[in-house]
Amino acid sequence: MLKLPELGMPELPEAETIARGLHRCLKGKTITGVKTRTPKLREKLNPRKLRADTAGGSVEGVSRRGKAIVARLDNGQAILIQLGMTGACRVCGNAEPLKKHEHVIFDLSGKTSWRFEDPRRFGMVKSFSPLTSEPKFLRELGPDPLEKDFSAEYLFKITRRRSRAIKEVLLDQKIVAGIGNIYDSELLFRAGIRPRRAAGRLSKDDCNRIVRESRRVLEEAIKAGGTTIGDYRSVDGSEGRFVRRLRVYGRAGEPCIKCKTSIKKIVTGGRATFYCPKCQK
DNA sequence: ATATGAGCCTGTATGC
DNA sequence: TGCATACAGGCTCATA
Repeated sequence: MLKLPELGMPELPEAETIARGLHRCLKGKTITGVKTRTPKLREKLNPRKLRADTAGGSVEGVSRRGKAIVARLDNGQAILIQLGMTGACRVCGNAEPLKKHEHVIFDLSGKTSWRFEDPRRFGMVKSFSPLTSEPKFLRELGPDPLEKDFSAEYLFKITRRRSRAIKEVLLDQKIVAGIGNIYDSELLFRAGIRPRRAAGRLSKDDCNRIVRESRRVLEEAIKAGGTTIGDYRSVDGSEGRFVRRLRVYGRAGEPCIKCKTSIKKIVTGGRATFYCPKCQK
C-alpha cells in the first residue's frame, strides 16, 4: 500500500488548502527578511532579486493558480511558489529551528516565519511583477477545473483530433490547470472512462462526465483538506493530514469498490495509472 | 505539431 | 545490519 507523506502532496486541492492557510496566516504581515539556503531548486534561485523584490513588502493576499501558490505584495510584486513533488509551506515562529530541507525563509512582522520546504527540490520560488511580467508558467496555464471556463464544450473542442490518451491530456497544465496524477486516475474512475482512451474519441457526454467528476473529486478533496498548513498552533503539521478515500489510486490488485474486479495498474506517459477494467470504458 | 523518454533530487519501502 | 533497487503526487527539455 502507498504511504502518503505527511506534508506537501501538491495537486490542486493541496495547493488550495495551502493558499488558504497562508492567506489566513500572512495577510497584512510585512516581510522583514529573506533567507535562502541553497539556490538549487528546479529553477535556480536568485536570492538577491528575491530579497530586493520582496523585503519590506506586506502581504495583500495569497491565492492558488493551478497547483501553484501566488502571494501578492503591496509593493506591486508577487511571489510564485511551485510546489513540485514534495514542496510544502509552513508558518511558524521565527525562532523555530530550521528543518533540513527548508530552503527559503521569509521572516515577517510579528516574529513569524514563512518557510518553503522541499526535499526533492523540484519546486521553485521566484518573485515577479504581476502587471508587467507574469512568468511563462503562469501565462500558459489552462482554465481552472473549478471554474466555468473548464466546460464540456471546451474539453470536447480542445481534444478533437488528438490521439493522446485522455489521462495524459488531463495532466497537461496548459489544457487544464491543477489536475495531477492521483486525481486524474480518480476522476476517470468516477467518470467511467478508460485512461488510455484517445482524447479525440471522447463524446460530448464523456466530456461532460469528466468535467463534472473533476470538480466533484477536487472539491471533495478540498473539503477533506482542512489544515495542511501549519499555523501558529500546529507548527509540526500534525493536524494537517489529509484523509483521502482513494478509489483506484494505489489499489492495484485490490477489488473495485463497485464491481469487485481487480484494479489494474498501467503506465502511460511514464506515470502510474490505475483503473477498473470493467467499470471504465 | 505531437509524442516519448530522460532528467532534475531525496526519501522511503522492498528484497536479498 | 547493510546494500542495491524501485518508486514517488511535477515539470521541462531534447529528440524522434
